[in-house]
Amino acid sequence: MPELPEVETVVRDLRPLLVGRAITAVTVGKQKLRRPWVKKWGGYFTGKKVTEIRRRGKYILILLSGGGKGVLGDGVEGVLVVHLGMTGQFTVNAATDPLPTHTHLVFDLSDRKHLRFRDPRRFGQVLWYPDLAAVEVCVTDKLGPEPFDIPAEQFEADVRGSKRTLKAILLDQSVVAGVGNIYADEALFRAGLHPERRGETLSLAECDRLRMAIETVIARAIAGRGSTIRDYIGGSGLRGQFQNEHAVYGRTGEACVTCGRGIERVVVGGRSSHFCPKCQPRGKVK
DNA sequence: CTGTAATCCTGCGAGC
DNA sequence: TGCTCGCAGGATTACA
Repeated sequence: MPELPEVETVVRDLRPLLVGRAITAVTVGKQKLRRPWVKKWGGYFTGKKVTEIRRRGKYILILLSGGGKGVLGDGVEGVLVVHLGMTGQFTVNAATDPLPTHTHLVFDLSDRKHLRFRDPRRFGQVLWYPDLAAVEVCVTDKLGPEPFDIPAEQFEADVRGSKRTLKAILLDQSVVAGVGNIYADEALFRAGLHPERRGETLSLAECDRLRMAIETVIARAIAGRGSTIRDYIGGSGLRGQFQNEHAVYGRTGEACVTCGRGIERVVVGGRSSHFCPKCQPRGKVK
């Protein structure tokens, strides 16, 4: 569910609710998530204060300092890394709010509120690293640039040097970090490119158009607080709004906003892809 | 290198 | 009403 705009919205929501607060207790559910995580984790968190919250691609980084045990030195003394998978929700709630099913983690905060991680499908991840260097090596170094500052030359090399479909390239987190199924389709529509075009067939102009389309679509989606198809909510529990502005995603059979033709759906790389057959021709136009 | 399919899960809407 | 089927914002792995 959550792609970059949704994750960014969660981060912006959580920032004022978490920074400066300490974690006073951690409750771990019984069901397994995607990584081995142990009950004694609680010992790493308790007493630590949230100093900063960052986003990189689809990952949320919560920087902690002080307290706890087993970690020495100043500055960052622990980083909680969260990936929301398909159905993850990361919210701050009043302690008295009813606990929904599939809530796997509850962090008690020093202001008596609760930070909760809920994830029905359990594709999400909650990871713990001792410092930022470890996060870089294990997580963020594997990611490509953020959509807002994609180096044009690097993008051209990645796209035009590949025989893969554009859809597969856009979903590759090492090419651009944070793009998922919705925004890949929306960016391809905006750039007027068919999802099954091969990267190597793009002209420089088309490649540039695609790079700018990604940036624009992601920026607008953030402004709309992301897209709620089913499960997604922000860090304060609000739904997204950008689903109302989708040009192609989830609009199979409906009229193209530009030309009126019916939006089609095809499976590319195992993921459903939505496109306008007229605005996104299969081959080169010029 | 490519693509495809399966895998990890739960839940919901469509269709019968 | 109740059932099965297909599908879902992700990512990784095995295999052809």
